[in-house]
Amino acid sequence: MNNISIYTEKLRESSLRPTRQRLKICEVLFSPEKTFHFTINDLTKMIEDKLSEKISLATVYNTIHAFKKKGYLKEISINSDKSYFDTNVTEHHHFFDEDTNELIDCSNDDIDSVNIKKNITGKKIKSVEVLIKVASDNQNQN
Amino acid sequence: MNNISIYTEKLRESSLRPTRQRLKICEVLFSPEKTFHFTINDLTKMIEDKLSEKISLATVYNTIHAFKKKGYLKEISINSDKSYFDTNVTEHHHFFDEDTNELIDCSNDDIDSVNIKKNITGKKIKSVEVLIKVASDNQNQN
DNA sequence: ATTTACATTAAAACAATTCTAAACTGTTGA
DNA sequence: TCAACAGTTTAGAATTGTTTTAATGTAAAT
Repeated sequence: MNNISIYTEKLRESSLRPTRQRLKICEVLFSPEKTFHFTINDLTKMIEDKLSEKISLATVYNTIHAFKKKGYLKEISINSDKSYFDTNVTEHHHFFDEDTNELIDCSNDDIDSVNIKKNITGKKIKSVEVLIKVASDNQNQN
Repeated sequence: MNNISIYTEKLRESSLRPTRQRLKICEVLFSPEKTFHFTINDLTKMIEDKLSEKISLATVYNTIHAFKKKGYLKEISINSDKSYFDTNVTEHHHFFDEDTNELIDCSNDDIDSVNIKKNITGKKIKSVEVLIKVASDNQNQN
């Protein structure tokens, strides 16, 4: 796994110093072949479990926010007690499984593109997100 | 304003006792001509300011959750530190103004209905929400 | 009236996130 | 190479939104 130089470069380009912690986070987030969804808690566990390296929560929060601002990550709009992030930064939508609290990518084949005919005066559209909440049939919705 | 009997009935039908507090909440939520969006904090302030009546936060939370479960209110999916509710329970979508943290209804004329072609096996679609985030042009998105 | 089940309340607990202040570490440039 | 600076990490405290708790209060049924 010698993506380290790539991550170092990536960080430098965004005027973020390539610290040990940030490189670890990059490794966990960006070396998997498939993109994935995570919470801050998930990510912290991944780092501490897989890489047996303790990392401060504050560092994870800081770094994730920096990455989000740089466009390396997207935050998904779900109202939940916690924030969900996505390493897939391309335009796409989501299913949210209320039984398991799991996010599932909605491929572009699964949904027609959303056509918005009007806009708010003086404002620019920053993002359009479709969230399809699903649950097993016998579940009470709310 | 004699909707009180209507609210009493509405509450009884949902096997919620028509208490003084719940009637106050109904008045604030359901007597305005136009539907609106609010947070728990907003609502508590509205009750305490407009009706000069102190109410426990826990009661507001309990009641709002009961109303949501009964379908008198909808919760809007935004990832924000707090929860947003809507007294408009019909199917519709939203703009979210990132400058002001304000929710704005998106009328059905403003957006084509979303067509979902696939579903998750064994799951039922509970809701489909489109959230269009907007901000003033010179704003940095995130 | 009395009982009972449901409601309200203030305060404590809780969970996610942000802040703080001190210690640490890349980077720059003498 | 090393000193110095600015940026970074850290543990813990603080903050914020929400839920729980346990005591007290109240509507409705007996």
